[in-house]
Amino acid sequence: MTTVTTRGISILLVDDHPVVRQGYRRVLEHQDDFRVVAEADNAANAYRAFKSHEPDVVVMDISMPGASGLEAIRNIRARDADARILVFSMHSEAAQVKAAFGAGASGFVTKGSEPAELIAAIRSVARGEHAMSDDVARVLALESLVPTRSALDQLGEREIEILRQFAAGSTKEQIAANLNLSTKTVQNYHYLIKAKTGMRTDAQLVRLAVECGLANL
Amino acid sequence: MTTVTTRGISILLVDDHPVVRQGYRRVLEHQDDFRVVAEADNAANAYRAFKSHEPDVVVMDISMPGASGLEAIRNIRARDADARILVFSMHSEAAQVKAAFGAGASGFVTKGSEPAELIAAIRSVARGEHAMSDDVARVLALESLVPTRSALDQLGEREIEILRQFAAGSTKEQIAANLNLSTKTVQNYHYLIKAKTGMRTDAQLVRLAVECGLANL
DNA sequence: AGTTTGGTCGGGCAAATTTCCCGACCTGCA
DNA sequence: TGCAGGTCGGGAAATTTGCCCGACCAAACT
Repeated sequence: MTTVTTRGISILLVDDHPVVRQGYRRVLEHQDDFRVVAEADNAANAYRAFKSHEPDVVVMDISMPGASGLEAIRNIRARDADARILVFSMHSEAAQVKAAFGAGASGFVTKGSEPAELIAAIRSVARGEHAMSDDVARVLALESLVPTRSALDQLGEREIEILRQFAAGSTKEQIAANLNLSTKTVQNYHYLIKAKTGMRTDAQLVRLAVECGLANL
Repeated sequence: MTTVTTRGISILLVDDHPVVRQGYRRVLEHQDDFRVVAEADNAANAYRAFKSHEPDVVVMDISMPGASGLEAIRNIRARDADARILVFSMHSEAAQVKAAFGAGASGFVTKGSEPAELIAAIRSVARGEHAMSDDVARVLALESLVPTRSALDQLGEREIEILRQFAAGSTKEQIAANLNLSTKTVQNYHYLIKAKTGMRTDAQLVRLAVECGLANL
């Protein structure tokens, strides 16, 4: 019976809020071609659950402690480049949407959307398409009108400069000395920058900076 | 030739061994167009001394604790891209020579060389040329005969793989999981790799990996 | 004027990581 | 047969991170 039978869509639900998971599990299972095969309440469990269940679609809330939602997306995509991940978020800031897609998400739906939108989006990403709810599309469209060169737009003057020097290879102490700041402040910026850009590793940060032309190789 | 020799060549001497500094200061000051304007016994002091004295040439031993010699070179070159730094080392391994030039050194002389070689090298780098002692040249020439693609040659199989994944943005935990190692071992490798390549910062490591084609951006 | 907003700057502190050193186990090679 | 070197991880002190907080200041509102 384990053969490719019912042509259904297997789903992994990731959200740190049990009640929310329950609610949406109910909604999703109302569709008779949907099967919620697993749930997870954090990034690590999401990764594990993905490995053991290999669902067709991962529906994931990324606003979990530690910006770990983005991390989870990257982890999963690193393991399986074909993984379909649909982000299901409370917010729809352009930066977060971009970060999600940048991390490898296939879709982005806000929690304010109609269930029908979520369901349609799941079917879309299951087919390998990209999907996003109307409000997200509107925000992104608006964003694309204003001059935006990258995910670094969300960073302030100081943050950019610190990222630049950091990516260039400078130590935090050196940066602090160059900018006449305390090492602590530079550390705080470093943390802030990672949080804002959704990068989890220093290496990712450097790559981002290089990609955005902030640092020349 | 209308050379600028009115002021002679000002020199900053960097070595963690006071006796060695004293000895070479004496040798160098025997040349009446040489002026040793400052000394330093570690990387941090070298950087400070360079900033306050802006010498024509920095003569530096790079075998100081923490591989900080290379760091000092990078720091100084970051501050002043025209800085002339002559490395004066005990060893002449190809890897170290390459690391030094890679960091921005203009010359490399071993401590086993004749004083005349050091003096000639100082004049060379002061003129903006590159210089190295005969033994160093021989080692490098030999190295250039065998297929060598980069500073990564000194790394073993495992180290390369770990560096690759690290530069790709993976967490140490992920790398450990991927390679079936303990996190501790990956941390140790990470440390080892930085030590071997002379990179002080994760960012520098990433740049190195990208430059060497280990990681595609 | 008064207030909200947002960038800049740093303290605090538990938890995690780095740094460096060490021993053990293989394998190849002299 | 011995030893050099790559691989793997423990240990422990020092440092850094992650996350939270308050303070200052300037610009943009109301």
